[in-house]
Amino acid sequence: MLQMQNIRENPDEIISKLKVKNFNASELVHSILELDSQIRADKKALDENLMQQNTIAKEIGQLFRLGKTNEANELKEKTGILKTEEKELQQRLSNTTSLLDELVVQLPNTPHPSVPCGKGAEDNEIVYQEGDPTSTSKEMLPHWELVKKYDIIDFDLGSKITGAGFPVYKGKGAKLQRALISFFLDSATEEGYLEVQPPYMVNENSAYATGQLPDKEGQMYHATVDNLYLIPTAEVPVTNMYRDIILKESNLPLKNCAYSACFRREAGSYGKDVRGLNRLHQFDKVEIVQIAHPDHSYQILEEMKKYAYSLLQKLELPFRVLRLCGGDLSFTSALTYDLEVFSKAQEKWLEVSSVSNFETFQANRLKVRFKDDAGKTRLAHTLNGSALALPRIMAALIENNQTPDGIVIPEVLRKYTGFSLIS
RNA sequence: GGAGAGUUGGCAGAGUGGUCGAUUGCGGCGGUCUUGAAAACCGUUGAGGCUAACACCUCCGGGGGUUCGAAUCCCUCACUCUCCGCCA
Repeated sequence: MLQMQNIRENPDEIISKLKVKNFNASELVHSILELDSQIRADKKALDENLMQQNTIAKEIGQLFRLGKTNEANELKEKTGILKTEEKELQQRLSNTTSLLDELVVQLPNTPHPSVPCGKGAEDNEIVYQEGDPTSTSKEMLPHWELVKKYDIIDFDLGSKITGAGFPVYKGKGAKLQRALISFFLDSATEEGYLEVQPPYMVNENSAYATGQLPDKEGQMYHATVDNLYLIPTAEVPVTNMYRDIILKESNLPLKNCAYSACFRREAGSYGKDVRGLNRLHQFDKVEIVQIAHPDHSYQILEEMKKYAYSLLQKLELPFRVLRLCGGDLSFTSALTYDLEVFSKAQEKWLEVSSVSNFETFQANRLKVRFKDDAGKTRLAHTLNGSALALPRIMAALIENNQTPDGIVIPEVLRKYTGFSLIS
């Protein structure tokens, strides 16, 4: 959520910045400003009214104490008009305020100046690429055939137990997955991230605070009896740890990492893009989150991006880094880098990480603040990234490392798997 | 699931209808003393809104109500703790 003060002071700047996201904010911003000034006027009137009521109440208190009951009762009658006026003002104020809120939450975050214009994936800017994204042979099998061949992931079994998109990892497949999680967590810890194990379900407040609610696309699983939501990413519980908290400047940056299962309904998706491990309803992910000082958040974003792709280097996977264009940027993000690995049998780039700076957009609703050296309370910047999402890493590893003898495990994982080949 | 007790400022903990946005202690910050530190002493120390500033307004778990006036009374929801039951 953008800060009201910012909208008030720089409406035109916001409108022009949001054009990069292909969002026409002009009408919305003007309605917001109009409501805002109405609210401010009403608030002032209410303020004045309450002051008068408070004064009278104090006077009555004095009179009672002095035993002047008659005078006190006279004063009591005076409050009647004030109370009616107060009720009216309160009513109007609560109406306009909720109307304003409804409008403000419709405004996406303003993109960083470096974000390129563009409509979709084809306009994303490739900022870095490493490794060889070409197939070594025409006979490479896609991962969904390989996992069947070696019996390491069973999609049909998952369908039987639960439904499509809930695979069962078996034997060395399960071990490989566990190895990746341990490798990612250990690496993050070395990088200074504090590991946490968050709940996999969150309440409404948390889901609203990080922007998953309102859930217009129906992406979240909702346990209606208890009104809890299954997390679509560990970002939700981890970032919410800092909701309504005032940090010290010296505490920043705060670094957390967390492994969690992630649940997404992915309503409306179908076709070959969702084949095999490419898109699941339940998947594993290690997430990194930082709460940063506004002056350093972009430097930190670069570090997080580099950290995420250093994992891909260690796994010896060909990858590229994209700076998302305005059209592809999420509602809450100011700048996002996507990391994609090349899956050699599918001959496709697969997104395995998304590293974003939300600036104060998330912090504003979460009320994640810090006290600066001058003693002023300010909103912190929040950043997060996947490091990394498991299934597509699995897919790429399985496809790219296939040999006539079996699937070769990258060196760095062997101390975790205890084996070097799946055959 | 049943019964009971709670929820107050960074923490602990007073306050049961009228100068209470809140006594006090700890912690934090500033100072005196000291070569430096500790101790001691003095001062200061919640958040948000509005304002040039003062003033003023809001906030004592959330929401609603009673009253001229609510941290204090009533209703409701959430959470925490204790005991019992069940259980990985």
